[in-house]
Amino acid sequence: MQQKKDASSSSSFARDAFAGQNTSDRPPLVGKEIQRLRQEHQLTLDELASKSGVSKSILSQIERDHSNPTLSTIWRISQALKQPLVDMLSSGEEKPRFEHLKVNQTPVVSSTDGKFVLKILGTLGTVSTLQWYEFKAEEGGILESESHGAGSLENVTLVSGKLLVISGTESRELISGETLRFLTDSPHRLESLGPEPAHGFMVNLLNSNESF
Amino acid sequence: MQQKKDASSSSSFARDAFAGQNTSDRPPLVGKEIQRLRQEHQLTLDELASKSGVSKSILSQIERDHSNPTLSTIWRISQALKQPLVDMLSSGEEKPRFEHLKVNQTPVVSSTDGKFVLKILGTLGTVSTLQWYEFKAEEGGILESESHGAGSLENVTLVSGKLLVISGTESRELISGETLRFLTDSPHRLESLGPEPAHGFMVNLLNSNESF
DNA sequence: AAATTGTGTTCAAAATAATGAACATGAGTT
DNA sequence: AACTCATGTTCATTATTTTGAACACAATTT
Repeated sequence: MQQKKDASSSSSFARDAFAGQNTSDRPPLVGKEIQRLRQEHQLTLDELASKSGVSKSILSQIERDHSNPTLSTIWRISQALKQPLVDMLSSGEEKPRFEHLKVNQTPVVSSTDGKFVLKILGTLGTVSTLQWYEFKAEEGGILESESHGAGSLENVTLVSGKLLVISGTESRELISGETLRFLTDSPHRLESLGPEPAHGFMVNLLNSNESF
Repeated sequence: MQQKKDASSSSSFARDAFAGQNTSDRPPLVGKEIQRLRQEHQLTLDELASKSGVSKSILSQIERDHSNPTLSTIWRISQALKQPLVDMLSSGEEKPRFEHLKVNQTPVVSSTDGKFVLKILGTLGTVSTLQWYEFKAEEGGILESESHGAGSLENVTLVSGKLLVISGTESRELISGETLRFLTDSPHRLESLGPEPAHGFMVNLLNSNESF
Protein backbone atom coordinates (compact mmCIF):
# COMPACT_ATOMS: atom_id res chain seq x y z
CA MET A 1 0.00 0.00 0.00
CA GLN A 2 2.35 2.61 -0.77
CA GLN A 3 3.13 5.47 -2.80
CA LYS A 4 2.00 6.16 -6.17
CA LYS A 5 3.26 9.49 -5.31
CA ASP A 6 5.08 11.46 -7.79
CA ALA A 7 3.89 11.92 -11.25
CA SER A 8 6.22 9.47 -12.81
CA SER A 9 4.81 7.11 -10.32
CA SER A 10 4.07 4.08 -12.36
CA SER A 11 7.63 4.28 -13.40
CA SER A 12 10.61 2.43 -12.25
CA PHE A 13 9.56 -1.05 -13.12
CA ALA A 14 11.82 -1.60 -16.03
CA ARG A 15 14.76 -0.10 -14.29
CA ASP A 16 14.35 -1.21 -10.73
CA ALA A 17 12.10 -4.13 -10.34
CA PHE A 18 14.50 -6.61 -11.77
CA ALA A 19 17.64 -4.92 -10.71
CA GLY A 20 17.97 -7.31 -7.85
CA GLN A 21 20.00 -10.20 -8.95
CA ASN A 22 20.65 -11.14 -12.52
CA THR A 23 22.88 -8.58 -13.89
CA SER A 24 23.56 -10.56 -16.98
CA ASP A 25 20.15 -11.36 -18.27
CA ARG A 26 16.71 -10.04 -17.67
CA PRO A 27 13.19 -11.17 -18.25
CA PRO A 28 11.95 -10.62 -21.74
CA LEU A 29 10.55 -7.17 -22.35
CA VAL A 30 7.38 -7.96 -24.15
CA GLY A 31 6.17 -4.42 -24.52
CA LYS A 32 7.48 -3.60 -27.93
CA GLU A 33 6.51 -6.96 -29.28
CA ILE A 34 2.94 -6.61 -28.08
CA GLN A 35 2.70 -3.18 -29.51
CA ARG A 36 4.05 -4.36 -32.81
CA LEU A 37 1.51 -7.14 -32.97
CA ARG A 38 -1.34 -4.91 -31.99
CA GLN A 39 -0.50 -2.42 -34.68
CA GLU A 40 -0.03 -5.17 -37.17
CA HIS A 41 -3.57 -6.25 -36.44
CA GLN A 42 -4.66 -2.65 -36.76
CA LEU A 43 -6.14 -2.55 -33.33
CA THR A 44 -6.39 0.39 -30.98
CA LEU A 45 -5.79 -0.05 -27.29
CA ASP A 46 -9.54 0.10 -26.76
CA GLU A 47 -10.16 -2.63 -29.26
CA LEU A 48 -7.47 -4.90 -27.94
CA ALA A 49 -8.76 -4.23 -24.45
CA SER A 50 -12.21 -5.44 -25.32
CA LYS A 51 -10.93 -8.39 -27.32
CA SER A 52 -8.60 -9.54 -24.63
CA GLY A 53 -10.52 -8.51 -21.57
CA VAL A 54 -7.49 -6.67 -20.29
CA SER A 55 -8.01 -3.04 -19.42
CA LYS A 56 -6.55 -0.58 -21.81
CA SER A 57 -4.74 1.27 -19.09
CA ILE A 58 -2.67 -1.73 -18.19
CA LEU A 59 -2.15 -2.49 -21.86
CA SER A 60 -0.69 0.94 -22.26
CA GLN A 61 1.67 0.35 -19.39
CA ILE A 62 2.70 -3.08 -20.51
CA GLU A 63 3.52 -1.83 -23.97
CA ARG A 64 5.84 0.69 -22.43
CA ASP A 65 7.30 -1.87 -20.05
CA HIS A 66 6.04 0.03 -17.06
CA SER A 67 4.35 -2.98 -15.66
CA ASN A 68 5.22 -6.53 -14.92
CA PRO A 69 2.30 -8.46 -16.31
CA THR A 70 0.74 -11.49 -14.78
CA LEU A 71 0.81 -14.80 -16.56
CA SER A 72 -2.92 -14.69 -17.08
CA THR A 73 -2.67 -11.19 -18.50
CA ILE A 74 0.00 -12.06 -20.99
CA TRP A 75 -1.92 -15.10 -21.95
CA ARG A 76 -5.15 -13.21 -22.60
CA ILE A 77 -3.28 -10.74 -24.74
CA SER A 78 -1.60 -13.48 -26.70
CA GLN A 79 -4.97 -15.08 -27.33
CA ALA A 80 -6.50 -11.89 -28.60
CA LEU A 81 -3.57 -11.41 -30.94
CA LYS A 82 -3.69 -15.02 -32.01
CA GLN A 83 -0.09 -15.31 -31.11
CA PRO A 84 1.29 -18.35 -29.35
CA LEU A 85 2.21 -17.14 -25.93
CA VAL A 86 5.56 -18.70 -26.24
CA ASP A 87 6.46 -16.87 -29.41
CA MET A 88 5.54 -13.63 -27.83
CA LEU A 89 7.88 -14.17 -24.94
CA SER A 90 10.75 -15.46 -26.93
CA SER A 91 10.60 -12.73 -29.53
CA GLY A 92 13.42 -10.69 -28.18
CA GLU A 93 15.32 -13.51 -26.66
CA GLU A 94 18.62 -14.52 -27.95
CA LYS A 95 19.00 -17.99 -29.18
CA PRO A 96 22.42 -19.13 -28.20
CA ARG A 97 23.81 -21.54 -30.72
CA PHE A 98 25.33 -23.60 -28.00
CA GLU A 99 24.20 -24.59 -24.60
CA HIS A 100 26.97 -26.26 -22.75
CA LEU A 101 26.16 -28.20 -19.60
CA LYS A 102 29.13 -28.89 -17.40
CA VAL A 103 29.30 -32.01 -15.38
CA ASN A 104 28.04 -30.45 -12.18
CA GLN A 105 25.11 -28.84 -13.94
CA THR A 106 23.65 -32.13 -14.97
CA PRO A 107 20.88 -33.04 -12.57
CA VAL A 108 21.26 -36.44 -11.02
CA VAL A 109 18.69 -38.61 -9.35
CA SER A 110 19.52 -41.71 -7.40
CA SER A 111 17.53 -44.45 -5.80
CA THR A 112 17.39 -44.36 -2.04
CA ASP A 113 20.06 -47.01 -1.72
CA GLY A 114 22.25 -45.15 -4.16
CA LYS A 115 22.67 -48.14 -6.40
CA PHE A 116 20.76 -46.74 -9.33
CA VAL A 117 21.92 -43.39 -10.64
CA LEU A 118 20.13 -41.46 -13.32
CA LYS A 119 21.61 -38.41 -15.02
CA ILE A 120 19.11 -36.15 -16.69
CA LEU A 121 20.73 -35.13 -19.94
CA GLY A 122 17.98 -33.15 -21.55
CA THR A 123 14.37 -32.20 -21.85
CA LEU A 124 12.23 -30.87 -24.64
CA GLY A 125 8.84 -29.68 -23.65
CA THR A 126 7.14 -28.14 -26.58
CA VAL A 127 6.14 -30.97 -28.76
CA SER A 128 5.18 -33.40 -26.13
CA THR A 129 7.38 -34.18 -23.25
CA LEU A 130 10.65 -35.80 -24.09
CA GLN A 131 13.45 -36.58 -21.73
CA TRP A 132 16.63 -38.50 -22.02
CA TYR A 133 18.95 -39.95 -19.48
CA GLU A 134 22.12 -41.84 -18.86
CA PHE A 135 21.98 -44.42 -16.12
CA LYS A 136 24.45 -46.49 -14.16
CA ALA A 137 23.43 -49.16 -11.74
CA GLU A 138 25.43 -51.60 -9.74
CA GLU A 139 24.16 -55.08 -9.13
CA GLY A 140 20.77 -55.00 -7.47
CA GLY A 141 20.17 -51.33 -8.25
CA ILE A 142 16.50 -50.69 -8.94
CA LEU A 143 14.60 -47.85 -10.54
CA GLU A 144 10.90 -47.89 -9.81
CA SER A 145 8.53 -45.61 -11.69
CA GLU A 146 4.87 -44.91 -11.65
CA SER A 147 2.90 -44.85 -14.84
CA HIS A 148 3.87 -42.01 -17.11
CA GLY A 149 0.39 -41.80 -18.52
CA ALA A 150 -1.35 -43.48 -21.40
CA GLY A 151 0.70 -43.68 -24.54
CA SER A 152 4.00 -42.99 -22.90
CA LEU A 153 7.04 -44.78 -24.26
CA GLU A 154 10.34 -45.67 -22.73
CA ASN A 155 13.37 -46.65 -24.77
CA VAL A 156 16.25 -48.29 -23.00
CA THR A 157 19.58 -49.08 -24.59
CA LEU A 158 22.05 -51.04 -22.58
CA VAL A 159 25.72 -50.35 -23.17
CA SER A 160 27.03 -52.82 -20.68
CA GLY A 161 25.79 -55.09 -17.93
CA LYS A 162 22.52 -56.92 -17.66
CA LEU A 163 19.15 -55.36 -17.05
CA LEU A 164 15.75 -56.69 -16.15
CA VAL A 165 12.82 -54.57 -17.32
CA ILE A 166 9.36 -55.10 -15.94
CA SER A 167 6.38 -53.14 -17.20
CA GLY A 168 2.92 -54.13 -16.11
CA THR A 169 2.81 -57.90 -16.14
CA GLU A 170 5.55 -58.48 -18.69
CA SER A 171 9.28 -58.51 -18.36
CA ARG A 172 12.37 -58.75 -20.55
CA GLU A 173 16.01 -59.25 -19.91
CA LEU A 174 18.46 -57.05 -21.75
CA ILE A 175 22.09 -57.73 -22.40
CA SER A 176 24.82 -55.43 -23.55
CA GLY A 177 24.06 -53.69 -26.83
CA GLU A 178 20.36 -54.36 -26.88
CA THR A 179 17.56 -51.84 -26.98
CA LEU A 180 14.09 -52.21 -25.60
CA ARG A 181 11.13 -49.99 -26.27
CA PHE A 182 8.06 -50.40 -24.13
CA LEU A 183 4.89 -48.73 -22.94
CA THR A 184 4.99 -47.04 -19.59
CA ASP A 185 1.33 -46.55 -18.99
CA SER A 186 1.64 -48.63 -15.88
CA PRO A 187 4.18 -48.87 -13.07
CA HIS A 188 7.48 -50.28 -14.23
CA ARG A 189 10.95 -50.99 -12.96
CA LEU A 190 14.49 -51.43 -14.15
CA GLU A 191 16.80 -53.72 -12.22
CA SER A 192 20.48 -54.26 -12.71
CA LEU A 193 21.23 -57.98 -12.64
CA GLY A 194 24.96 -57.68 -12.41
CA PRO A 195 27.54 -58.81 -11.77
CA GLU A 196 29.04 -55.97 -13.74
CA PRO A 197 27.29 -52.58 -13.41
CA ALA A 198 24.58 -51.78 -15.91
CA HIS A 199 25.24 -48.73 -18.02
CA GLY A 200 22.95 -47.32 -20.64
CA PHE A 201 20.76 -44.66 -22.09
CA MET A 202 17.10 -44.03 -21.90
CA VAL A 203 14.76 -41.88 -23.95
CA ASN A 204 11.30 -41.23 -22.60
CA LEU A 205 8.35 -39.84 -24.44
CA LEU A 206 5.57 -38.84 -22.12
CA ASN A 207 1.93 -38.60 -23.00
CA SER A 208 2.32 -39.31 -26.62
CA ASN A 209 -0.90 -40.69 -27.98
CA GLU A 210 0.77 -43.31 -30.04
CA SER A 211 1.00 -46.94 -29.28
CA PHE A 212 3.10 -49.58 -30.84
CA MET B 1 -14.95 -5.43 -8.59
CA GLN B 2 -14.62 -8.53 -6.77
CA GLN B 3 -14.13 -9.42 -3.29
CA LYS B 4 -11.58 -11.46 -1.66
CA LYS B 5 -13.85 -11.83 1.18
CA ASP B 6 -13.50 -15.00 2.99
CA ALA B 7 -10.65 -15.86 5.20
CA SER B 8 -9.07 -18.40 2.96
CA SER B 9 -7.82 -15.46 1.08
CA SER B 10 -4.97 -16.90 -0.86
CA SER B 11 -7.32 -19.43 -2.37
CA SER B 12 -9.49 -19.50 -5.37
CA PHE B 13 -7.10 -18.54 -8.08
CA ALA B 14 -7.23 -21.64 -10.14
CA ARG B 15 -10.96 -21.78 -10.07
CA ASP B 16 -11.96 -18.15 -10.28
CA ALA B 17 -9.28 -15.91 -11.52
CA PHE B 18 -9.37 -17.07 -15.08
CA ALA B 19 -13.01 -17.83 -15.18
CA GLY B 20 -13.59 -14.57 -16.95
CA GLN B 21 -13.68 -15.22 -20.62
CA ASN B 22 -11.86 -18.02 -22.29
CA THR B 23 -13.95 -20.97 -21.62
CA SER B 24 -12.23 -23.01 -24.24
CA ASP B 25 -8.64 -22.67 -23.32
CA ARG B 26 -6.83 -21.49 -20.30
CA PRO B 27 -3.44 -20.14 -19.53
CA PRO B 28 -0.82 -22.77 -18.99
CA LEU B 29 -0.76 -24.21 -15.51
CA VAL B 30 2.90 -24.15 -14.76
CA GLY B 31 2.64 -25.46 -11.24
CA LYS B 32 3.20 -29.10 -11.83
CA GLU B 33 5.97 -28.46 -14.29
CA ILE B 34 7.81 -26.23 -11.88
CA GLN B 35 7.45 -28.76 -9.14
CA ARG B 36 8.71 -31.51 -11.39
CA LEU B 37 11.78 -29.51 -12.31
CA ARG B 38 12.48 -28.52 -8.76
CA GLN B 39 12.36 -32.09 -7.58
CA GLU B 40 14.44 -33.20 -10.49
CA HIS B 41 17.11 -30.81 -9.34
CA GLN B 42 16.66 -32.11 -5.83
CA LEU B 43 15.87 -28.73 -4.42
CA THR B 44 13.62 -27.88 -1.51
CA LEU B 45 11.34 -24.90 -1.61
CA ASP B 46 13.78 -23.08 0.61
CA GLU B 47 16.67 -23.78 -1.67
CA LEU B 48 14.84 -22.79 -4.80
CA ALA B 49 13.64 -19.69 -3.00
CA SER B 50 17.15 -18.57 -2.27
CA LYS B 51 18.44 -19.51 -5.69
CA SER B 52 15.69 -17.71 -7.50
CA GLY B 53 15.05 -14.86 -5.15
CA VAL B 54 11.37 -15.73 -5.07
CA SER B 55 9.89 -16.32 -1.65
CA LYS B 56 9.13 -19.88 -0.79
CA SER B 57 5.58 -19.10 0.18
CA ILE B 58 4.75 -17.94 -3.29
CA LEU B 59 6.64 -20.85 -4.77
CA SER B 60 4.45 -23.17 -2.78
CA GLN B 61 1.35 -21.46 -4.11
CA ILE B 62 2.52 -21.36 -7.66
CA GLU B 63 3.32 -25.04 -7.63
CA ARG B 64 -0.24 -25.72 -6.55
CA ASP B 65 -1.62 -23.26 -9.08
CA HIS B 66 -3.02 -21.10 -6.37
CA SER B 67 -1.37 -18.05 -7.70
CA ASN B 68 -1.03 -16.32 -10.99
CA PRO B 69 2.63 -15.52 -11.21
CA THR B 70 4.14 -12.41 -12.59
CA LEU B 71 6.33 -12.50 -15.64
CA SER B 72 9.34 -11.56 -13.60
CA THR B 73 8.57 -14.27 -11.08
CA ILE B 74 8.29 -17.00 -13.66
CA TRP B 75 11.43 -15.79 -15.25
CA ARG B 76 13.43 -15.86 -12.04
CA ILE B 77 12.25 -19.37 -11.38
CA SER B 78 13.15 -20.54 -14.85
CA GLN B 79 16.61 -19.08 -14.43
CA ALA B 80 17.20 -20.85 -11.16
CA LEU B 81 16.12 -24.12 -12.71
CA LYS B 82 18.20 -23.47 -15.80
CA GLN B 83 15.11 -24.05 -17.81
CA PRO B 84 14.33 -21.94 -20.84
CA LEU B 85 11.34 -19.90 -19.80
CA VAL B 86 9.57 -20.80 -22.95
CA ASP B 87 9.82 -24.53 -22.43
CA MET B 88 8.44 -24.16 -18.99
CA LEU B 89 5.36 -22.41 -20.21
CA SER B 90 4.70 -24.63 -23.13
CA SER B 91 5.12 -27.82 -21.18
CA GLY B 92 1.50 -28.64 -20.79
CA GLU B 93 0.19 -26.84 -23.79
CA GLU B 94 0.39 -28.86 -26.92
CA LYS B 95 0.08 -32.51 -27.46
CA PRO B 96 0.64 -33.37 -31.06
CA ARG B 97 0.73 -37.09 -31.55
CA PHE B 98 3.79 -38.89 -32.63
CA GLU B 99 3.94 -41.48 -35.25
CA HIS B 100 5.91 -44.42 -34.18
CA LEU B 101 8.31 -46.10 -36.57
CA LYS B 102 9.42 -49.48 -35.56
CA VAL B 103 13.16 -49.55 -35.72
CA ASN B 104 14.44 -52.25 -33.52
CA GLN B 105 17.23 -53.40 -35.69
CA THR B 106 19.70 -50.82 -34.51
CA PRO B 107 21.28 -49.93 -37.83
CA VAL B 108 24.85 -48.82 -37.72
CA VAL B 109 26.47 -46.09 -39.76
CA SER B 110 30.18 -45.50 -39.93
CA SER B 111 32.41 -42.90 -41.42
CA THR B 112 34.37 -43.98 -44.50
CA ASP B 113 37.50 -44.53 -42.49
CA GLY B 114 35.55 -46.54 -39.94
CA LYS B 115 36.74 -44.43 -37.07
CA PHE B 116 33.38 -42.96 -36.22
CA VAL B 117 30.55 -45.38 -35.55
CA LEU B 118 26.97 -44.37 -35.02
CA LYS B 119 24.29 -46.71 -33.80
CA ILE B 120 20.76 -45.58 -34.50
CA LEU B 121 18.80 -46.49 -31.42
CA GLY B 122 15.44 -45.08 -32.24
CA THR B 123 13.32 -42.81 -34.35
CA LEU B 124 10.03 -41.06 -33.85
CA GLY B 125 8.43 -38.64 -36.16
CA THR B 126 5.61 -36.86 -37.79
CA VAL B 127 5.57 -33.15 -37.33
CA SER B 128 9.14 -33.14 -36.29
CA THR B 129 11.58 -35.99 -36.44
CA LEU B 130 13.39 -37.27 -33.46
CA GLN B 131 16.32 -39.64 -33.55
CA TRP B 132 18.74 -40.82 -30.97
CA TYR B 133 22.08 -42.51 -31.29
CA GLU B 134 24.98 -43.97 -29.48
CA PHE B 135 28.37 -43.18 -30.93
CA LYS B 136 31.91 -44.40 -30.51
CA ALA B 137 34.86 -42.79 -32.17
CA GLU B 138 38.52 -43.49 -31.91
CA GLU B 139 41.02 -40.65 -32.01
CA GLY B 140 40.61 -38.62 -35.18
CA GLY B 141 37.19 -40.05 -35.97
CA ILE B 142 35.02 -37.46 -37.64
CA LEU B 143 31.31 -37.20 -38.28
CA GLU B 144 30.38 -34.58 -40.83
CA SER B 145 26.78 -33.52 -41.34
CA GLU B 146 24.94 -31.14 -43.55
CA SER B 147 22.44 -28.72 -42.13
CA HIS B 148 19.42 -30.43 -40.70
CA GLY B 149 17.22 -27.47 -41.48
CA ALA B 150 16.22 -24.38 -39.56
CA GLY B 151 15.29 -25.01 -35.99
CA SER B 152 17.00 -28.34 -35.73
CA LEU B 153 18.71 -29.22 -32.52
CA GLU B 154 21.43 -31.67 -31.67
CA ASN B 155 22.15 -32.80 -28.13
CA VAL B 156 25.41 -34.54 -27.47
CA THR B 157 26.40 -36.11 -24.18
CA LEU B 158 29.89 -37.42 -23.82
CA VAL B 159 30.41 -40.42 -21.59
CA SER B 160 34.12 -40.71 -22.10
CA GLY B 161 36.89 -39.26 -24.24
CA LYS B 162 37.17 -35.78 -25.66
CA LEU B 163 35.08 -34.33 -28.44
CA LEU B 164 35.28 -31.23 -30.57
CA VAL B 165 32.00 -29.90 -31.87
CA ILE B 166 31.89 -27.37 -34.66
CA SER B 167 28.66 -25.84 -35.87
CA GLY B 168 28.74 -23.00 -38.33
CA THR B 169 31.55 -20.75 -37.22
CA GLU B 170 31.53 -21.72 -33.57
CA SER B 171 33.04 -24.63 -31.75
CA ARG B 172 33.15 -26.21 -28.32
CA GLU B 173 35.23 -28.86 -26.70
CA LEU B 174 33.48 -31.44 -24.58
CA ILE B 175 34.98 -33.56 -21.88
CA SER B 176 33.65 -36.64 -20.23
CA GLY B 177 30.28 -36.14 -18.57
CA GLU B 178 29.34 -32.94 -20.34
CA THR B 179 26.38 -32.25 -22.54
CA LEU B 180 26.16 -29.83 -25.43
CA ARG B 181 23.00 -28.68 -27.13
CA PHE B 182 23.39 -26.74 -30.33
CA LEU B 183 21.62 -25.60 -33.45
CA THR B 184 22.22 -27.62 -36.55
CA ASP B 185 20.86 -25.29 -39.15
CA SER B 186 24.24 -25.28 -40.81
CA PRO B 187 26.86 -27.91 -41.58
CA HIS B 188 28.52 -29.29 -38.48
CA ARG B 189 31.01 -31.91 -37.39
CA LEU B 190 31.99 -33.97 -34.41
CA GLU B 191 35.61 -34.95 -33.98
CA SER B 192 37.11 -37.26 -31.44
CA LEU B 193 40.20 -35.68 -29.97
CA GLY B 194 41.45 -38.76 -28.24
CA PRO B 195 43.62 -40.26 -27.03
CA GLU B 196 40.96 -42.48 -25.54
CA PRO B 197 37.97 -43.22 -27.74
CA ALA B 198 35.01 -40.89 -27.51
CA HIS B 199 31.81 -42.55 -26.41
CA GLY B 200 28.50 -40.84 -26.05
CA PHE B 201 24.93 -40.37 -26.74
CA MET B 202 23.12 -38.03 -29.11
CA VAL B 203 19.54 -36.89 -29.45
CA ASN B 204 18.51 -35.01 -32.57
CA LEU B 205 15.39 -33.05 -33.19
CA LEU B 206 14.93 -32.20 -36.82
CA ASN B 207 12.92 -29.37 -38.30
CA SER B 208 11.24 -28.47 -35.11
CA ASN B 209 10.39 -24.89 -34.46
CA GLU B 210 11.75 -25.30 -31.04
CA SER B 211 14.02 -22.67 -29.72
CA PHE B 212 16.08 -22.83 -26.62
C1' DA C 1 8.74 -39.75 24.44
C1' DA C 2 10.61 -35.15 24.03
C1' DA C 3 13.44 -32.38 21.28
C1' DT C 4 15.28 -31.29 16.89
C1' DT C 5 15.45 -30.85 12.14
C1' DG C 6 13.66 -30.54 7.56
C1' DT C 7 10.02 -29.42 4.55
C1' DG C 8 5.75 -27.59 2.94
C1' DT C 9 1.63 -24.57 4.09
C1' DT C 10 -0.81 -20.59 5.95
C1' DC C 11 -1.14 -15.96 7.91
C1' DA C 12 -0.97 -10.69 8.21
C1' DA C 13 1.21 -7.07 6.13
C1' DA C 14 3.32 -4.67 2.20
C1' DA C 15 4.09 -4.09 -2.71
C1' DT C 16 2.23 -3.82 -7.01
C1' DA C 17 -0.76 -5.19 -10.99
C1' DA C 18 -5.35 -4.30 -12.84
C1' DT C 19 -9.49 -1.54 -13.39
C1' DG C 20 -12.63 2.38 -14.92
C1' DA C 21 -12.93 7.16 -15.17
C1' DA C 22 -10.81 11.35 -16.05
C1' DC C 23 -7.35 13.67 -18.68
C1' DA C 24 -4.25 15.00 -22.65
C1' DT C 25 -3.20 15.31 -27.27
C1' DG C 26 -3.79 15.53 -32.16
C1' DA C 27 -6.36 15.20 -36.50
C1' DG C 28 -10.27 16.41 -38.86
C1' DT C 29 -14.64 19.37 -39.29
C1' DT C 30 -17.54 23.10 -39.04
C1' DA D 1 -10.72 29.15 -33.49
C1' DA D 2 -13.98 26.02 -31.31
C1' DC D 3 -15.92 21.30 -31.57
C1' DT D 4 -15.75 16.76 -32.23
C1' DC D 5 -13.66 12.27 -32.55
C1' DA D 6 -10.12 9.02 -31.92
C1' DT D 7 -6.34 7.45 -29.36
C1' DG D 8 -3.10 6.92 -25.76
C1' DT D 9 -1.74 8.27 -20.81
C1' DT D 10 -2.46 9.14 -15.94
C1' DC D 11 -5.17 9.03 -11.65
C1' DA D 12 -7.55 7.01 -7.59
C1' DT D 13 -9.20 2.69 -6.11
C1' DT D 14 -9.51 -2.12 -5.88
C1' DA D 15 -7.88 -6.75 -6.38
C1' DT D 16 -3.82 -9.83 -6.18
C1' DT D 17 0.65 -11.06 -5.88
C1' DT D 18 4.62 -11.30 -2.98
C1' DT D 19 6.93 -11.37 1.27
C1' DG D 20 8.66 -13.00 5.92
C1' DA D 21 7.21 -15.02 9.97
C1' DA D 22 4.57 -18.30 12.19
C1' DC D 23 2.63 -22.75 11.87
C1' DA D 24 1.94 -27.79 11.03
C1' DC D 25 3.63 -32.07 10.25
C1' DA D 26 6.76 -35.89 9.60
C1' DA D 27 10.99 -37.97 10.20
C1' DT D 28 15.31 -38.24 13.08
C1' DT D 29 17.89 -37.75 16.99
C1' DT D 30 18.68 -37.41 21.85
